[in-house]
Amino acid sequence: MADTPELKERERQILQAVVHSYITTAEPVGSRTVVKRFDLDLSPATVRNVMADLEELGYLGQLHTSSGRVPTEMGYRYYVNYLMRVQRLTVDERNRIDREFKEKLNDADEILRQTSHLLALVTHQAGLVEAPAEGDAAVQRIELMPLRTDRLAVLMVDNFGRLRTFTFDIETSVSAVELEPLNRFLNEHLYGVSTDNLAAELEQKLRNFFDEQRRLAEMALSILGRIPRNTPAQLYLDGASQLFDQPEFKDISRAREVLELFDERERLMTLLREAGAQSEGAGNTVYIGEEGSGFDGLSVVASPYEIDGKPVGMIGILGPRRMPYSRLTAVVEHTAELVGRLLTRIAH
Amino acid sequence: MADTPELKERERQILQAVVHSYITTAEPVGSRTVVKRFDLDLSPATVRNVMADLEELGYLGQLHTSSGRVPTEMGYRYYVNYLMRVQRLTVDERNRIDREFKEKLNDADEILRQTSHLLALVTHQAGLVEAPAEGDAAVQRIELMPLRTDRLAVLMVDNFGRLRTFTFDIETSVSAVELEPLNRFLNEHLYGVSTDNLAAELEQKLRNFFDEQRRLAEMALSILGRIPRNTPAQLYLDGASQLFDQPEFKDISRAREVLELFDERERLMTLLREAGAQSEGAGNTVYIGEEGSGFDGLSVVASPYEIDGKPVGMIGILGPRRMPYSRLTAVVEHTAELVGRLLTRIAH
DNA sequence: CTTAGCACTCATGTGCAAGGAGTGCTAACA
DNA sequence: TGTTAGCACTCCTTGCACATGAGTGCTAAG
Repeated sequence: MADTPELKERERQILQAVVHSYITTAEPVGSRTVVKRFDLDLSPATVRNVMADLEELGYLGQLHTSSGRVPTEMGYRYYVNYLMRVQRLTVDERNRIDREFKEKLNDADEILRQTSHLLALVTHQAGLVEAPAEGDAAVQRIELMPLRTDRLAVLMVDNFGRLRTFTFDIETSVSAVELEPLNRFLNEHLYGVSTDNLAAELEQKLRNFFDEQRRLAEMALSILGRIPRNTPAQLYLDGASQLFDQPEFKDISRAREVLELFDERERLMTLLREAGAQSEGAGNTVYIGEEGSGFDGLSVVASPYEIDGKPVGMIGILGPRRMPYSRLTAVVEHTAELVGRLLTRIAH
Repeated sequence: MADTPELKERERQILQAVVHSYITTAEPVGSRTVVKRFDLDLSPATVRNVMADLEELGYLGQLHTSSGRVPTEMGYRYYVNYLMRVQRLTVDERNRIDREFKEKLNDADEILRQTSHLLALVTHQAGLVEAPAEGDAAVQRIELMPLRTDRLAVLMVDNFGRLRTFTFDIETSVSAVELEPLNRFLNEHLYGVSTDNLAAELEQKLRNFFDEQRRLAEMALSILGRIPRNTPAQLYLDGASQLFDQPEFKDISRAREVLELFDERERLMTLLREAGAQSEGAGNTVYIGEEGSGFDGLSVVASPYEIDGKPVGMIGILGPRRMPYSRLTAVVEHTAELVGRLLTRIAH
């Protein structure tokens, strides 16, 4: 994080211009282009000198002598950290996003899925949404239910309004009537318990209360213990096809790399989290894939969203390093806020 | 379906050779190649004559004069209909597939998802699995459950072992105890009813029996009526990245087309069904995308799978027209059979 | 009917020259 | 001392000519 912002004003100006121009055109930018597009009151020659300095400092690079300059990874970093002015959302964008969230706000899972889709459409990048982690969820209602004589369903609702179901085979059959007192008990005692340590919590309580109903108690224990714990937090991903509009993916091999990355949910997860870690509470954050990290050439713009004032997950977008950060940060931030509000309302 | 198989034996032989060679190498195949690779007892010149005939008949084409021949859409059709010998599965393939299905056979949805993944891996094409349609499903158990005072969850289990949940807002609150008799009633009377006409069926029965519990009855009606009906049958899709190994997608624009197609579930659905329609009960079927249909250049190998002897959906793979049909039909067929057996077992 | 021979086509690759974008450097200028 | 104009230089790109090679179509002989 200790990029020194120690550039002279003019250097900053020109770095900004180069990054800006390259982001919009994807073409290496030359000295003439800079003075024309941003009508600076300088001559191309002067700009050239500055650009040479910036190159030596590591902020710019060129593909070959006598091609225009291109921002380096470090150049982008400087840009997003010190140069970029976060743009306002256009009315269009805001309307579009808000409208999309007006409908069916029943189901938390649905909202998250929808969000990733929306992000992809609006930003033309891939949309990423991390669902609240299991550890942050608390049981709000739990219910065992016989499906057939040898099978049982468990339905769990957490405080984010998410429904989850599991089925389990059982050895000895139980009837719905038999389960009634057990369900009553479970709901009385497990309300608000983190879904992570359901079984542990239950074990304690169950032992004391259910001496007389040993059989049911044992069953409940064994079943709740088998609920997949530490399930990796879910990740919603959408918009792969959007990415391939970008010229950086014109050769299929790059495209395939990314497509394969999309199949590795855990890696994407750590990527999102890494982005989050860089925020240091600053809300919005940009992660620029480091060389050799496997994410080289890719960037993530991410923002945490909060339920009841507590950050529970990240939402963001993923795309080529050359992306319009100043516009996208605004979009992501706004969306994160909206999603947070929506989920908070649902959770009550 | 009235491709006339009216080709002379030698023509059939050479068409087969060309298709075969092109499928494996993706290179236009010349007359010399044919005699060498399949050591025919003919001279290249003879082969050339036959190939010229086949071209005139529309089975072969060439990119330019003096390039080798390439099968046309019609050529592929003839091949799969009359020439192709369905290969046996290799032991490796069979083992791999069977092994994959040995584990966690709890959850019907999970099995289907897994299947699409497996198909993609084994065939190096995209895997497609159509879930049983709503209309074919019958309620096996249904349960209303209060989540909070103003919200209700509905859990439905169908005869394929699938769990589905919905949540609904309600105006006046109900307690779990209040719902007990209603649930009992529902389960008694809705067992085996098709999920499609749940509400209709219910309406009849409910009116007679529940005069005294009008309020509950009304609620049940309104809620079950709001369960999304005719939800488009679900489609599981996996392995997009596999496709892009194929040289036909070396230019990104083709790749993007397919990627966009993957976002349009309904179109894929109709594609799978179309493939199925061509089967005429023959089990396995190959659909070769017609020119101008939007599926030009793509092929589907599909097979219906059965639960309790009744076909309920299709599974298949999608890839470029140039694919090793003879091997893939075997894989798809075997997998379909396996999935059917698995789901049948679960549904009991 | 089959085959050998041969001229022909066309994609691919290579070398070469011209054009153009953009740089680096130097010298003049404010 | 910083800025600018001028100019030589680099290197990519494009176009063109040419050779190569795979593969064809056609004709005439077996």
